[in-house]
Amino acid sequence: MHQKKHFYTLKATERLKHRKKIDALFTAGQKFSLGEIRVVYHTTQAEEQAGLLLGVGVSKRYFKKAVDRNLIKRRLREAIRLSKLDFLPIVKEAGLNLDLFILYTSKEIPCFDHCLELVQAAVKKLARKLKP
RNA sequence: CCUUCUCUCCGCGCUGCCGCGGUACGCCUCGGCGUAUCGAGGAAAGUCCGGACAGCAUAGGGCAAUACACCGGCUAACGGCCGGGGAAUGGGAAACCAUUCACAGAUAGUGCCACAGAAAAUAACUACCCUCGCAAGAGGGAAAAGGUGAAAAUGUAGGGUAAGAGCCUACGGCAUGUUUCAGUAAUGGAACAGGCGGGUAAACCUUGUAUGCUGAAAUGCCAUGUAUACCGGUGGUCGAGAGCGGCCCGUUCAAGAAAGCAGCAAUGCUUUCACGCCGGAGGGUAGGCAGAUAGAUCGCUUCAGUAAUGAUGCGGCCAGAUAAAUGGCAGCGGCCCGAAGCCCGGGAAACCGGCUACGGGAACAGAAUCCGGCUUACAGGAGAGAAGAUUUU
RNA sequence: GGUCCUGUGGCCGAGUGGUUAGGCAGAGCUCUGCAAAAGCUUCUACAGCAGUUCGAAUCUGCUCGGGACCU
Repeated sequence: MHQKKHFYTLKATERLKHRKKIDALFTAGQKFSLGEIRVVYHTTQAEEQAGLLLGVGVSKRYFKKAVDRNLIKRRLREAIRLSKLDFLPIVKEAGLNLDLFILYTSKEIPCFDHCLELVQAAVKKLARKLKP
């Protein structure tokens, strides 16, 4: 296998895309709120290789314009990309498949630093919960 | 030089690190890596119109529904654009100029026109005139006068008459018709004729024209998956067709006539026949490929045309995502606003202009099948044109 | 992505071109020893901008807001 040069990636295959999986995540998943974001996650035992599927969302109720929604989703994805390595090893150690969805639930557009803080705090909390 | 308006164009740039989507090539452990290259807009928006494309429907006619409406042209098409005509408004002494216009029909019919007013559409309350009557008043004539109102029955003058009236005449006004001239036409000029009984059609309507319905979540293929399922009345088989349905599986229905012709009715046509039937409630999949990105394409040249636009030639390839890519951080520069400084220029001065440390700001907004328009939003900048004001010469 | 409906005081709501009803709520007054109830008075409105019309909440166009449906 060729050695990966970079680990801070977030490709299309790492994103949560399937309607059924998303429905399952929202019906069966656990959730907690932290500041302006709400985290929904669901773990299953990995069969072949442990992995991670991610999704972000912003409600049309809070931001009417598509430009604002796109901006917030991009900032959240960027924050997840930069803090992914903090908890990916934990997931792999536990041998779990983790589906994760992050929703933004405020009416103000956050700056990037604030997004990073929120996501890192959420990741720490999530790591604590996953560690038995 | 300043202000305002109109039109056209642009709507931050560069560098570094990390990251995302498509395509091409290479590598291998076959789903990843590497390299190269491309990667939001003038409105991508609103979804207000028109098409392309796709599926279904399609015997003809009538009614209904919706939209449009001066003329000519452009266009794939349009409710769009261009040119012309007419009207209104504003400026002006006028010539004329600018802006706007949903700009067919009100003698085809119906409705409505509050309040005020005699009366709001075949108008008689007062005043006027005639007749009858002692009088009060009654009958008739007559739209010339009457404080209203958004709107009052074609204006002025004369004749005429009992009093009056387009009742008649002259000069006007308004629309209509005929002829003629100019123009492709709308229309405009002139002459003649007969007329003049308000407004409202973004009230119903009439006339003319156009429109089959549904929309890429359309549609085709592949994969996955379930049910040859269940309940009540009474049991089995076949069953064209129809209904349910996004699709599939399936399920339901029908007899002496039934069904269809997808807004409605009639005529007509088509299909089916073999005997007995009615109702209820459901299951699965929702993933991939195509559609789908080379086109009514873009840039430039030349030609035709007043123009919209069209044609010829040369060159180019310019997003294709799908819980939805084009981002994050940092630095430098440019732009705009404010400005200490008193540095520079002009000036007698007031002051004006320039420069700079520093501080602040950078709009509206994100493709979702694709095009042509319309409408709306938009910090700032550039160019062209028009109007106005001030100063200097 | 597409289709449709709707907007009248603080709230609910009537109003088919001619002075924007009514109820609840608020304020004041009367009544009462004080309150409640009742009565009277009052305040606050046609989402915005244009057009048609003598006149627009109503008709037409555009914009803004709210909601529903197809999936």
